[in-house]
Amino acid sequence: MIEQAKDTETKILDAAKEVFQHKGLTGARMQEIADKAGINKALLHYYYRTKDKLFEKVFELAFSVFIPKVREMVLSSDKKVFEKVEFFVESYINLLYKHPFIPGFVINELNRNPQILVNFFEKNIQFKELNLFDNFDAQLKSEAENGIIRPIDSRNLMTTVIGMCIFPIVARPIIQGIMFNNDKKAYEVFLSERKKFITEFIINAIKVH
Amino acid sequence: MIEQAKDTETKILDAAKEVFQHKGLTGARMQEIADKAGINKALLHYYYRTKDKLFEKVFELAFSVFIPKVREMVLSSDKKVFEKVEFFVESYINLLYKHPFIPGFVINELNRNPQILVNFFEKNIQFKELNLFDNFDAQLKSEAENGIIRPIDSRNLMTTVIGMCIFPIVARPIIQGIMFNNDKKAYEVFLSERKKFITEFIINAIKVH
DNA sequence: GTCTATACACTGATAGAC
DNA sequence: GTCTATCAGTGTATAGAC
Repeated sequence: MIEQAKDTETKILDAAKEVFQHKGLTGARMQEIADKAGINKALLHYYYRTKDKLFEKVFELAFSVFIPKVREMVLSSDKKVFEKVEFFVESYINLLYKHPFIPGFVINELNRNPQILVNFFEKNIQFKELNLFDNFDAQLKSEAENGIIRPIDSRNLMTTVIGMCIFPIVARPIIQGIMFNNDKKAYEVFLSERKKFITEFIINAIKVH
Repeated sequence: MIEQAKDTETKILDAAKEVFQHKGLTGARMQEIADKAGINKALLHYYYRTKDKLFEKVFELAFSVFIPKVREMVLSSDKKVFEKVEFFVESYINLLYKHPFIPGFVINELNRNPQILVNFFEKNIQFKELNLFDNFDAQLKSEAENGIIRPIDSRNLMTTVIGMCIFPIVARPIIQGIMFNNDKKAYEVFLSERKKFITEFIINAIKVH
């Protein structure tokens, strides 16, 4: 039945997401994915022929979650830079709370095998846009000339903003361990307050006072 | 012979570092480490009984490379905050150039198994220092009261500074791929210019203008 | 200390019944 | 579509000779 098939496929993908994102491609076990999905290994291979193909699917879905926000940030033209930063940080961190393991998963797997990204862009050409940052650079230049912000290029700004949001999440075990004596509650407070901190920090850094 | 033994042990550790840091605990193969070290698997187990023990050694060495700089930053008391930031970014990025794969390796393995960090601090109690950030917080508070910097706490500052240095390295495949069309040379230029960018960005953000 | 040979467990994948 | 049973390959680890 298609009904049942759809359900099983969803169960498999959900289970695969959890296992792959926590243990990585090489650490994940088909048996564990099957167990989590409530089926057996044979059925796993029936739906996704190989482990690699299942992984590829999980990676694509994970990657697609965080890309649109970045495109929106650099492409949208109806906001001033300060508003853009504030809006982006707000929505990006909300997204991080929903999917805290995706960034570390994506970063790690891409370091192990950068080819994955090339394959992704070949399969999803709608994301492959040349000169994606040109408009944003023009806006930054314009606002700098008008004396609103200091001169800054889009790559450095985006890398900084995204890094400030993501780093406390992917490096959580080490930061929480060293700076917060592994106090989980204290770290959650830190994270909840950091949203406001990031926005103010960025704006103070680029603002002309 | 001790002479020979020392040499073999070094060869093994060097090989293990390279393989573990590139492929992770679960992706690494004892065979590959043996090949890189120019010996066979049996000898590998003769020196380090299990894969886990060899990994543990590699992790400890990797982790110890980046910790002292952080302690130095927060503990040293002979510099003003601006100088500290400038000095830290300079020396931390130099260290990153020497060991570009360690941060991603450490972050990833700690996410897979946070217990590693607990074990590390138990074995290396000299690194386990309570209230490590108290002095730095006092300095930040003092300079804020003197109108030199805006109020900021040490955890947010350290997380931001370290994140700005490390993020472009660990997330290199994705940033280079999306923002630089996978142009390796262009990304190297970006990285070389970023050292200065980080220092100025941080100081602008916390300075009272 | 270093090697060859091998034990033993596990993993991804398939065959075939229902 | 879903299952049980099983294969072929690979991985860590050890035994034993030198």
